[in-house]
Amino acid sequence: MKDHQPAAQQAGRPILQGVSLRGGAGGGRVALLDAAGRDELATIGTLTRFPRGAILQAEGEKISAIFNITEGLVKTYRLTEDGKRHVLAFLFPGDLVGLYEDYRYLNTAEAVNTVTAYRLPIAALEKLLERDPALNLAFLSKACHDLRQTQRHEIMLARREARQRLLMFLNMLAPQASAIAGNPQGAVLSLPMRRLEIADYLGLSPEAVSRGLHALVREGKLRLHGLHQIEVLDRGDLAALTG
Amino acid sequence: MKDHQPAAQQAGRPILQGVSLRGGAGGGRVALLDAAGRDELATIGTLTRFPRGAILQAEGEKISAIFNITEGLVKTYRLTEDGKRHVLAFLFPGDLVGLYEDYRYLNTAEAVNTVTAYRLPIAALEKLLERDPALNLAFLSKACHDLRQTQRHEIMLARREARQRLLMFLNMLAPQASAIAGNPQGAVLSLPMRRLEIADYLGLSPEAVSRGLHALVREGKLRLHGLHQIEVLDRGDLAALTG
DNA sequence: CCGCTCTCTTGACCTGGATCATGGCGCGGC
DNA sequence: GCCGCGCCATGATCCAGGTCAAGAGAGCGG
Repeated sequence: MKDHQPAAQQAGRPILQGVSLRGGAGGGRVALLDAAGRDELATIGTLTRFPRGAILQAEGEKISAIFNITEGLVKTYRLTEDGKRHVLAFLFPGDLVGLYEDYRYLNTAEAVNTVTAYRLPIAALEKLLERDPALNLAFLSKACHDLRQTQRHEIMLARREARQRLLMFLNMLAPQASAIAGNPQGAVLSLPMRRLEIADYLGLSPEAVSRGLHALVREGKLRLHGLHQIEVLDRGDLAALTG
Repeated sequence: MKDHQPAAQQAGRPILQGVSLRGGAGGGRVALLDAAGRDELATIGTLTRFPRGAILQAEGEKISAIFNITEGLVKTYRLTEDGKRHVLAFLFPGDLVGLYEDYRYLNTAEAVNTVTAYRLPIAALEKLLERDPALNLAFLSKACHDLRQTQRHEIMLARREARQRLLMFLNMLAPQASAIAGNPQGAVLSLPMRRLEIADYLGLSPEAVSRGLHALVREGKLRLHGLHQIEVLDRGDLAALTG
């Protein structure tokens, strides 16, 4: 009986998280908007700063705005009924935060370290979307990209083995890596997140994450520089399992 | 440097699987298109029949068409480099099959039992999408719904315990259930898929699926009628963990 | 510069489910 | 109806990783 309503009203205007607005040069991520489009979004945004632990949005909350990260790292997660926390994604500078459906956020987004982001009020964004069909299509394209990313994450979780999960995780971070002098094969990854956060992302215990990383060190594949810098000695090893 | 190109060309026109075109009464699933929209799609489709095991689309293959299932069950899966198979989703009548990106299918779709579906040639569909902005929006809305579904699946896989996974799986099938005479709490679920297929969906071994189901039977929560019919004695138990 | 606290690391133990193996059942073909 | 093959059930064993516990850094405030 609802068949005669326009589809949009029933499903409630969802918007995606994890959309990247960065230029292609950022490595790995795909540019979605041209420069003009990004400027367009920037005009309606106001720069905001979040300390570690700040909640950008809470699961189930009415939406007010979405964010375009310019600096820092954000994690999105959902809590299960038995109190566990599952991290769905880490979002980097250039990514959009704000997946919602029926005008409520679908998951919680929290700053992992100090984050700065453009706050885009939802009303303004909607107005923009109405005017610009290309922007709409951009969102649809990115929806698929996100979905694919989530599927990949899902597959990683299904095939157990902690070791593989860790390697895939490092591989995921590879695009963010900076090259290292003297070793063309190597790269330095920065892991701003805590071990527990990695564990919640990989479906492991923090102990397993720690053990796994140190096992890789013992095998000579990694070197740790403090807790948040990892030097990858042979990038070929991880590249093998992009799935 | 690619910044000046329209976004759509870079991302390659993706289309989603798992979109439901059914009426709202089907239970659980959301109607996305009004009657007119569904008719519109039907006009460009031709009814096709697939026996069990038939491949509707193969991962990596160039796209030619997408399908709208009218009868039977389809599974989509991807193979991991180590030869394991991971089932991403089961698709029911009313669902669309044909997730692609850059004009290649992202995963394989296979008929679980005898399937009939409308075959929608991609060229015709694209023409339709260009003409109809509401249809576009419908796809975006459904993209989010799919993403949410996938996230839920992901969380299920992350929190281990075989028992929970099975319950959530049964819960997922609940909307397809038929009521049973004499027991308002109960319902009969049909599981057309094999144990191995369930296992590949839940990230378990087939043995674990079998054991888990029979454990639930022993606890008096289920009753099995043959291999493909399950009677749920107390629906309340599973309903508790919709996540 | 010191000390407090939070996080990470490492060890010991235990358990859930994978794996292997065997036997039973259902179903389709003849 | 009978036979054969593939799927399912169930038992035995093993091990990856969860859990619990204790010690070591690291980072921060005072």
